[in-house]
Amino acid sequence: MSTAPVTIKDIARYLKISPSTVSRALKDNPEISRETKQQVLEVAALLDYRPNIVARGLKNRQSSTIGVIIPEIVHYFFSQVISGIEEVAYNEGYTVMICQSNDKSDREANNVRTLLAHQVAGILVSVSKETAGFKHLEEVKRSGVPLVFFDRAAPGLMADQVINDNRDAAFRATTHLLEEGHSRIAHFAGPQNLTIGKERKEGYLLALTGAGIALREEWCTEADTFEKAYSEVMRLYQSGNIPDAIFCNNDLTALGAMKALRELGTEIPEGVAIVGFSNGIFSEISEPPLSTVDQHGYEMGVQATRLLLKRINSVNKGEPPVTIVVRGDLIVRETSRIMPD
Amino acid sequence: MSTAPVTIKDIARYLKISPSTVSRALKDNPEISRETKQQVLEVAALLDYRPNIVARGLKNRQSSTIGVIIPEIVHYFFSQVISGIEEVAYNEGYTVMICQSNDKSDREANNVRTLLAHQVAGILVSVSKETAGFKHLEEVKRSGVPLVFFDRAAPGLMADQVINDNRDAAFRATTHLLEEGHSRIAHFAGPQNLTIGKERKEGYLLALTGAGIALREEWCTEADTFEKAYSEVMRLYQSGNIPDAIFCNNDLTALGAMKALRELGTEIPEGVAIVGFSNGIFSEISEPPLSTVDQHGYEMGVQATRLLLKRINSVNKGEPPVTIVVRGDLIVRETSRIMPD
DNA sequence: TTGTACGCGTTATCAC
DNA sequence: GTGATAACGCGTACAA
Repeated sequence: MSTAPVTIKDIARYLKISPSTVSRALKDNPEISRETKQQVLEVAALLDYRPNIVARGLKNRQSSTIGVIIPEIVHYFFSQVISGIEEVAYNEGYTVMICQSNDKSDREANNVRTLLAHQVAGILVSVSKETAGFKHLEEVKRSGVPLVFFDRAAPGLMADQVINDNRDAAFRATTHLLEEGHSRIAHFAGPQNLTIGKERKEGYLLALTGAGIALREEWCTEADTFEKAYSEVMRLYQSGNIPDAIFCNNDLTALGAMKALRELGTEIPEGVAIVGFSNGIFSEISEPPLSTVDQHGYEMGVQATRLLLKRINSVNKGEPPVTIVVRGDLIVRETSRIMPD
Repeated sequence: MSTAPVTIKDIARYLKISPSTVSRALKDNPEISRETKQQVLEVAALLDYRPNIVARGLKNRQSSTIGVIIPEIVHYFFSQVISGIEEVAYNEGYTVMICQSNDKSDREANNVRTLLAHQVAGILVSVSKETAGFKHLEEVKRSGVPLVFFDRAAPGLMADQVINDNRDAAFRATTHLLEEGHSRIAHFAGPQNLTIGKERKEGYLLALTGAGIALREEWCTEADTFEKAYSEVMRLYQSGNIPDAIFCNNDLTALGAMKALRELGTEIPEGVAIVGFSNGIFSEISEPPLSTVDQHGYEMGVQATRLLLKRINSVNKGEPPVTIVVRGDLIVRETSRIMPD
């Protein structure tokens, strides 16, 4: 028994006035007499009227929802970003439509299509791991719908972006390990087709060469999951090539490595020091607490959304793409520093 | 330079035919000649036409988006649920509009208003901790928009819901602790104005009385955050009333307790055993790995969305509200079982 | 097989 | 001040 929603027409009929008058009264138009305005407001409340934003958007050729495409919501970092996005959007009267790509390129393309079909006012994207071609994203640009990347941008595609200073943060993290007296530093890297993975590795290499340390190939492998990190540590121990520190591409990787080390009876950080990346919830809680780089996900979401809204409102019409770099903060906890007793 | 989107009219003009013909051709209407259909499809592809779902929804008085209101996205459990919701919705051609209440009642009411204004086809809600009155939710029911609760329902409001068997799961968790030989079992409870908090406490009490153990008030306190659990353990140790096991309302609480115990030099589970609730990512990774109850968030999201879609499509029109109970699985890891060496 | 006319809910524009 | 009209993009009875 779904009751048909109350419309402006209903109010008009009720008061025996025209729909346009009602519309004006509701919009607080100064040309309306105080008493009709009063009446309209009362009847609106009485009938439980709700403006149909969809119809309004159709009429005004502008929508009040922004689309978001992320790899996976269940990642703490991304859920933080979404929180930031949601907050800004909410305060500006926008709603958020979220699509997950599950790190699949074709699904991402589908998401783009869906969001455009829904007439979103703008799109925020963090590209999937798999994404190589960017046809679907170029399509967004061509359609005229503002596009802002966050965290993971599409290289070569000119667009606003909010990213981390991955290279520098990785550099600082590695340097920190050097300063703590480590010299046999390994790196468990992320996928190298992803800019963030590449940049972090570069930062790592930069720090090593800066310290005059030559790269040992077997210490720099791709391992960006809990399981891979676990088996990678096991492999290193079997080969006898044991590092005295590991800089990991993310926190989960770090925890996988820690688990292996614990089972091998190696003390952390005395035997092997660890630094992760992301500052997930568990980094504070792990045993020992994990040193890591805080990416400020919430802040990134806020910045990205503000940037997007600027474009939507054409405040910066025609201006070239902006890149906002959010500095990652190295948080030194106990996996990388020998604490004095 | 936002190009105006290509519409059916544009295609019609291009082919010098009427918009209705184009509309029919795009919908694969059998009354259209094969060649015009062919032409329309070609031109549509050429001009990069995208159907305006919003306009279509307005015309058909039905939308293809469903609204979700959750306390906080950053909670692992909720992000899992959203993943499940998203998956089903996506496959059925729906998009998802997500609002966070931040556990605030007024914000939740706002979310309801927003979603209804956006003409969502249905709403999924997990009520905020703060919510006491349910006027805004009753409004949803009155509006005729289908409503399904997940995890946290509004007591007294007849509606479909997908919930956990909190009481039973808590009973089983506590019983497990009893079977492991513990008898001085404490409970760090959740807010008692929330059904889930109350039910879990009831399950705990049931298990105790079933075993002929009297409740000790000082062992059953409200502590549902990492910090509160930490200080609660400290308090218990100072008072000298030390339990030999703690059943916690959630995982974070469990980890807070574990941290305190570690600092106090108490072995887990030998000194004090721990069981949490939720099976968050860190429960597998904690040291030692945490025994907990898996709530199957993803599955709950899937079920809730299926239920909602049924209502939206009036498959079960007029049928009384359905309650789907998702059984929580006790996962015994190392914080509650003395492992043989 | 295709075109015409109208309506979905809203609002901008032009009348009065 | 207020009303009538048209239009946003789409779909569909009805007419041709």
